[in-house]
Amino acid sequence: MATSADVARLAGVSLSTVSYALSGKRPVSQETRDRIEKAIAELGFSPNAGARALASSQTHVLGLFVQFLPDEFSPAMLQYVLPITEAARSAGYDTLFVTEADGPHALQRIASSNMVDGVVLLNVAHDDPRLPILRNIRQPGAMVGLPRTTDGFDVFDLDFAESARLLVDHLAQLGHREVVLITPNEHVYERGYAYAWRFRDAALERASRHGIRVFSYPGQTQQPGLNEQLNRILDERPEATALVVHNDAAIAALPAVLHARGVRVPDDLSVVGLYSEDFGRLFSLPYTAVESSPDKLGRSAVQTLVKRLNKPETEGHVLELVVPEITDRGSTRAV
Amino acid sequence: MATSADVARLAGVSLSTVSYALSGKRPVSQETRDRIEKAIAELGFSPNAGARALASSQTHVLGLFVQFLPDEFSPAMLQYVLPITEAARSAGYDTLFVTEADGPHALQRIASSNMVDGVVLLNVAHDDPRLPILRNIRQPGAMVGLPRTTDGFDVFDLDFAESARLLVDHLAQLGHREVVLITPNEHVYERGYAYAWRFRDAALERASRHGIRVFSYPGQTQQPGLNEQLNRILDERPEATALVVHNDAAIAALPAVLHARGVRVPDDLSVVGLYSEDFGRLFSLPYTAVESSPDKLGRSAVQTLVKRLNKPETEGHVLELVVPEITDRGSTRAV
DNA sequence: GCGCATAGTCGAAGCGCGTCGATGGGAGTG
DNA sequence: CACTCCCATCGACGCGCTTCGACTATGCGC
Repeated sequence: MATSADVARLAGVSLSTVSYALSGKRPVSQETRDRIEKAIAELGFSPNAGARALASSQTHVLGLFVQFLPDEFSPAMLQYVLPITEAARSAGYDTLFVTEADGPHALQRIASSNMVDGVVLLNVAHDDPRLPILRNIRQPGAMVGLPRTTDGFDVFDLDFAESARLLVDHLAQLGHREVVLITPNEHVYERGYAYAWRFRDAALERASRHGIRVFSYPGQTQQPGLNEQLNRILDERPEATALVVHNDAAIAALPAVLHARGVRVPDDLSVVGLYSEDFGRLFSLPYTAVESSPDKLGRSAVQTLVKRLNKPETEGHVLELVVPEITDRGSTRAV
Repeated sequence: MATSADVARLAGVSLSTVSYALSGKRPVSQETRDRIEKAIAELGFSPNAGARALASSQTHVLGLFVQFLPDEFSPAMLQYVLPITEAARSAGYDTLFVTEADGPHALQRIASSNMVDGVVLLNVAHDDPRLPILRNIRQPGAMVGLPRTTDGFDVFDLDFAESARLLVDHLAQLGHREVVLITPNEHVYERGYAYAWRFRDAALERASRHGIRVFSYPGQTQQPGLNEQLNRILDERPEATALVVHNDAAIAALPAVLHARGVRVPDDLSVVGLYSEDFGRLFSLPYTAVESSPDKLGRSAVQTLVKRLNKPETEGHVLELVVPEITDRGSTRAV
């Protein structure tokens, strides 16, 4: 492997000139720049990342910390991961993908060994155990998911409360008065993922204001239990004229369940949900829904993080709750 | 950030003794080892990855190179990615997750800057443009997917031909004589993913030996076109008594399509496919299928790679075609 | 014509760690 | 008691790059 010393020798310049030619931090004449580039091409030189990291304390790598929990719906997570790695790359960063079960430990390990310049946390819970670590490490971090306290962090999430209100209003306007709500799995509440209750509480509050009765059920995660459960719920609540689904696994399973029951949407039942367009395409979901915008959230997190890396002393942290938008796919009708 | 020099000073030993205490490459007395560990704990010391990489030319990072193509079914890819990162971690490696569109360029960039000790290639095509690069870089690589020539590579894949034979034999034994085959999307063939024709050709060959007529169709990728296409095919071939599905998107969409048509499985139609157990659970697929074993393939690739990293001069490369196993879920019956 | 800024380059000092060769001291051997 | 040998430790160098200070040559204003 060629080193920059080889390049310097071949180009007949000093080592530091090579460095400046590459970084542009000091002027280098066009003539010697050309010689250096020629030498680089000739030797197939490419700077050693470790040496660069050591000398400059910059790795140009971001850490992406995700937890794939058994009762979460993994295809939904992927919707965040890919836009994040893409956004990182187009900002000049590579992505270290960390899925360790012990998130706090992993974060501490990666950060204190200086493997990354910054971190993105996915799946952030209300009292996320990674946040105390994040406060103490040298690297800045951005996250998707709303923790209890956002002081000193850059936080991005969908406005789940407003999403719930949008959907409930939509149904109220159509005259629905009896509604079934499928919420995330119980474990999601137990683990303290705030999006679960932010959506549910707002939905209940807004529904009661409209005089709507809501029958709320935490959905299952595993098949075939999930399908059975959905059937049981529909049996239990024949009076419901609409379904609000805030559960990825449930909404993915819903078309088959409704087909099997001979329930037509929206003629027999109105259905609304909360999922991304891509997710809906993957599972051929035909329902009116609030767009969950995983790509936008992931990209914003990375962009803010990178901005902070470029001027580190920036104070003033970002708390961005994406304003939800409803996409009408015609799965609701007036009653 | 504390450095090993700080540790050495606090423990009252030399820098090299600290290093040997950590690596264990030379004996260190229990007594001084204790002092060093105490100092490490006190300072919260953790070795700098960049410096370590520079000094030892080892990063303890593996590169994972994946391409998420628009007409591939992303949830299926995730089935490989997660086991790979887990296997890597439990072997002491972190994972750099690279999804750049220009795969060869990314591989060259990451490898020649020495960011990783080894690479895992996913999605390997028959004439994969990353392979010439892989031959020329310093790092060893393992791959999932069968290229034209496997010389000098560690290659892992399912035995798709044998999988096809298993499924065809299974149907033949039950007396089926008219069979519809849904193959991967045309683009998958065009991009040269050999698994597509390895399966199809073996299926056709084996079927003709059994005197079975096969109606073969490349499946669509996007909804709602896919559902329409499946319906059209089923309309076109009412004489078919069985369906062989080698297409993730199609098999995921199939339950809804069959339900909508009122087709009962296996009473009206036998169905077999090729997918992993996890994938089947995600989409509640009730079909008899060959297990595609993404976890096993991913893990084997990592383990072989790590073994090679530990003793670099090992010649003799691995070509492992996983022997397919059929899981009978009762979706076929005799005719 | 002198001083002074600026462009362009160089040398050297790190960055934090791994590792080689060398050293000192104690145990073991005859 | 002299000698070897091995255990434990140390100092120094090198990994490949960035960056700072210094130096020269050139251009400019007055």
